[in-house]
Amino acid sequence: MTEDPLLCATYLAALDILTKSWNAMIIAVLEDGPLRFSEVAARVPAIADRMLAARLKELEARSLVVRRVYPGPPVRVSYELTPAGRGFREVAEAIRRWGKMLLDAEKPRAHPRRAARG
Amino acid sequence: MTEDPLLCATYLAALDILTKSWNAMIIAVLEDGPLRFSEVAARVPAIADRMLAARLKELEARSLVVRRVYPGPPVRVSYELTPAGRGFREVAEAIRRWGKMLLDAEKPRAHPRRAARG
DNA sequence: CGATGTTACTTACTCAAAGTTAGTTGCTGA
DNA sequence: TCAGCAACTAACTTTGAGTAAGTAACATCG
Repeated sequence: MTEDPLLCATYLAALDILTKSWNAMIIAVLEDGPLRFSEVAARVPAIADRMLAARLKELEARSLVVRRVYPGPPVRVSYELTPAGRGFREVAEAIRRWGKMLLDAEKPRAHPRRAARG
Repeated sequence: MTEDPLLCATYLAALDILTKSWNAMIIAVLEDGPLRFSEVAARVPAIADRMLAARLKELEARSLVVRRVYPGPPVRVSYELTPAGRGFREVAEAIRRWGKMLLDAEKPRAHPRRAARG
């Protein structure tokens, strides 16, 4: 129970969600509060309705988001993070910090002072 | 430059690596120090040589790992994390913490005191 | 000398996941 | 009646991941 190998079960469980396309984006855009289907679609750059519907369904099944229907008409559906979904925020922040490292490392031609020749 | 929207470029850059299958596992097992090809393969549960070779090549191209050849024979190849690769550690730890939340949330029938009937 | 083993890969093939386009339902307003 | 909106769903194509077997360079065994 106190063991914590690099590829422990909790790590793999989280990766199972995180490595599926769009999931990390969908959860991130919901961090600021509930959104409707079309609002998520508008905030997640190039996602297709088909993928968004599938992912939201999976995230709901895994208790990361809750789906609420407002009967309208027109019917509106809102998606909101559960506590487990909100817990992703720390992960997202760590990812953003690491992404900064990545971009910095990719282009080490940083400061335009003393340009390299050639 | 001080803006930091939920889906900022750094987040997407990191996700580009992180969401590809096996990457988060490969980088994690390298956290403890350099490993040879076959050692990585042995530590990452069910990965095929084909995938491992492809992923290591990509990670090398993105400057997350360095590849070193010891001419043997038999030739041995070692893979080690770069500083950017080592920076993933914080992400991995955040993922493990979140994974714990996920597993806890999935089975809320936790404490065996006052068992539910049925 | 030829057979077998080792390490770090390739190559060829198969199948599932993801992407693209179009269609559906129930209602509103022109 | 026709277009439009919201939240999907269905059919089809492309891409990515998985499986199995093969390769190169040498080393040892018999």
